[in-house]
Amino acid sequence: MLYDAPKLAPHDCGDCPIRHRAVCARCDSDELSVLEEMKYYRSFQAGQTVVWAGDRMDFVGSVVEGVATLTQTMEDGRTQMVGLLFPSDFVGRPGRAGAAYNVTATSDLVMCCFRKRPFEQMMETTPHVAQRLLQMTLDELDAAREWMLVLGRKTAREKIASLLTIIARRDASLHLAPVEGRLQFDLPLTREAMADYLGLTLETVSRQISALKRDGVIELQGKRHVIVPDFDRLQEEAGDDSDGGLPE
Amino acid sequence: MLYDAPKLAPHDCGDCPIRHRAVCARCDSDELSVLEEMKYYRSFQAGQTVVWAGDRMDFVGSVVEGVATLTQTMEDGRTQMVGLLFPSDFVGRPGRAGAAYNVTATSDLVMCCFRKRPFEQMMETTPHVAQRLLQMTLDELDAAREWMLVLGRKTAREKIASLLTIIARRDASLHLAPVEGRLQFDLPLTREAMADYLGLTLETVSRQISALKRDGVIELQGKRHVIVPDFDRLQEEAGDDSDGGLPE
DNA sequence: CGCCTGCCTTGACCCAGATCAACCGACCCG
DNA sequence: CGGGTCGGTTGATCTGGGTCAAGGCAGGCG
Repeated sequence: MLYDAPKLAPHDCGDCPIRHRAVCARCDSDELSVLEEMKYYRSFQAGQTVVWAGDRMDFVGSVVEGVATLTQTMEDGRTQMVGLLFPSDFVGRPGRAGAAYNVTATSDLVMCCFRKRPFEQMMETTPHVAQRLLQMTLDELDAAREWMLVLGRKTAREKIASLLTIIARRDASLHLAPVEGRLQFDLPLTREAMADYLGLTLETVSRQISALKRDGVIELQGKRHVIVPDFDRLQEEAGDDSDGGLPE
Repeated sequence: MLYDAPKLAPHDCGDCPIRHRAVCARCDSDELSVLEEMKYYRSFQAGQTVVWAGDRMDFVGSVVEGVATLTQTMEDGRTQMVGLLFPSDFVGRPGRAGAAYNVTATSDLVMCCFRKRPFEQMMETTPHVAQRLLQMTLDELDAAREWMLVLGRKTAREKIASLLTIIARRDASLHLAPVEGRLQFDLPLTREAMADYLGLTLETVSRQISALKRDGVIELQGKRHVIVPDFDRLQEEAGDDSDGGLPE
């Protein structure tokens, strides 16, 4: 699978303009031209809501630029983020009528969309697409389960460090490699959104970020730009055991 | 889809002995005979581990009888359950070499298995199976995200009530309908396993169960048999807003 | 029978993180 | 330029749930 090699690399699929991983696995096939005709772009401003939970959602698509979140809210206002979407991430649920969660842009956002019905029909006639979507959904499921460990068992400091490693990994893959091991990136989330990600309050997020800064685990330029002098140190803080998975 | 109608009903697919939802959607096809030859059963005692995280896992399958859990553990022993498997639930990751989580039987367990390689090959030649697996994986993802809200934002009491509603719903579908609205079931988990599910300690689980009993939300016979006199009341305690989803 | 082990309960105390509140700086807009 | 809003920080205090500790009860076994 060509596009899996640098697993989190930005989409760059020759002259195929569709930043859609489900599709890109088949860039070399005839199906592409069908999708080429189907696709359209949508832009959103930071803070704008793409769809509300429960609303009919007549498209699927993927993030081209920017960051979006999936959130769930209780009647009394408690909210929990359940998904964090970076460029190349897929949005939508083939075979389901409605959106299950609020989808919100946290920065200016560009999505590449396909109307759901024709996309579903294409899926039925193109077995590789369903398989590709299955793999992507399994990835999302793994991410969700990793996140459950963070939510259920980690301390506030570990939670912050975990979030920073996730953003660093995603962001690093989109931009340049670390310069002399000094990884850096901009936080695409407000303190409040980070709190909703981690099941904390925004005050605790702020305090723990200050603490990590005080302890030299990270450096800050302004409120959003983070410099990580030692990524291994950050991972330790996150309580992650070093990756020992066996890939296919 | 024939087998989705009573969505959580025990598998009962005419004379097809394979309790495998991914397959059952195609009971009427030729593929069945292939699977019939491929399948084999495995039994485990309560407490036994089916596979360890990271181990090679050369089969996929589904739970026929009993309950199993997926858990994740940090080096220092903190553990978080990330999946709770009832009869008809699928286990395994087509296309992935290793198990991502510990799979453990919490009661005597019977699984219907297929060797992974031939199953994957069958998937490639049988598009409906990949699509069925995609739908099942989307269901799991929804469950995981619902659970994230529980872990991140609910109080201990709400967590316990949430778990009880989940078990009640799954169990009720496997056994008899509630008698006069008095739903009842046996807890398939120890207090410690419930704690690992909910990101709590076993003492807190015990205390909150006692509190729900004291307040008349549930009744107990012994330590494991739960009677729910009023399911709506239990759902309120769980903080669930009544389901307003729009199914396909 | 008595002992042990696994599972569960309850009490007393403590602390990480929530809550409440004051304040800062950047930005926008009239 | 002044006032308002938004996002963020920090301090003081409170509390839900963790921690530590002491039993209780049922089942298995010598």
